[in-house]
Amino acid sequence: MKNMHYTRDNMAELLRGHDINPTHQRIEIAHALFSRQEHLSADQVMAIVNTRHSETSKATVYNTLKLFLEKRLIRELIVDPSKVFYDPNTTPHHHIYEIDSGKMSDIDADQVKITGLPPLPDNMVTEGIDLIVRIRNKN
Amino acid sequence: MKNMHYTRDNMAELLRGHDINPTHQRIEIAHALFSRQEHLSADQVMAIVNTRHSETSKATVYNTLKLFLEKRLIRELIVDPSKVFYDPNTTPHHHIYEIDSGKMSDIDADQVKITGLPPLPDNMVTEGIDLIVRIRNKN
DNA sequence: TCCGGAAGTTAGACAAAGTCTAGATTATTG
DNA sequence: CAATAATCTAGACTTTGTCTAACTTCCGGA
Repeated sequence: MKNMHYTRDNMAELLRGHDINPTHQRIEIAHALFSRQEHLSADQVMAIVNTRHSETSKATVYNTLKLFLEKRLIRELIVDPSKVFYDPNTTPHHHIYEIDSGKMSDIDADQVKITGLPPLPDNMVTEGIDLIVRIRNKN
Repeated sequence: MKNMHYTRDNMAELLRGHDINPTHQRIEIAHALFSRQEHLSADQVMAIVNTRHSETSKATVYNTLKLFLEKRLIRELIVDPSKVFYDPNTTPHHHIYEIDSGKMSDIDADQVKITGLPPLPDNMVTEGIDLIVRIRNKN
């Protein structure tokens, strides 16, 4: 997704590539997420999509985000107890979370090494590893 | 806290040691958490504490858990999007989360090494590092 | 002992995120 | 064009957590 122009057409292409039927609403939601490359909550996605005139309902925003998750188009960030954030960057990476401001930034997974994790039971697979560094201002 | 008998008296002692005035309700809540050494949600804490007869209100459960957090008696686990869990184990450790069942288990931080994390801005301090391994059943 | 304030607790109203339902729209296919 | 499947929608509902204002308990000093 580097150097990509986030046109609606390209969004449709992206959706098709993930087995998602590119409807108007889905294209708008994908566009909101990918053109910003930021971590957005469902609320924020909805606000962005509906800025000019109402384009999608709350139910559709939630349904669509869930669909994108299943199809591995985006990633879910469970970091703030009050709401989930969605991350259009699905490459392996970790997060720094500023507790006070809520600001989040990425750490490329390449530079980070995690060793010594215990082996999993045979019938289990790793769905993902979330590493979150919580930081705050010195007093 | 190894080999400790989780009597109410010992709970009171523990609370005093963390600058917390040991009231009846606080002792009961601490007892619920520490005698089990499990990750409990606010809901679960309340259910446990009020099994026999009503002992504490919802407001007190939430107030008390927040107080325990501030005084670093327990730790907050943000793992499930729908609710926060509280962990009586404050020694450095990480978590394995079974997505389907919600079951959580600990990984001692001693055996795990994390290297290559970027340096923080000068005015910032690390509040904590959360490492969560999300696993699920093979199909 | 009595008074008064501080600390703690409470019921219940409230807020916000997210889910669900049942009907309306749109697209697709024979 | 009709039938069917897929998608979208408003709004009711659920759940977790917060807030408020009143009530209780505790404690130190006169």
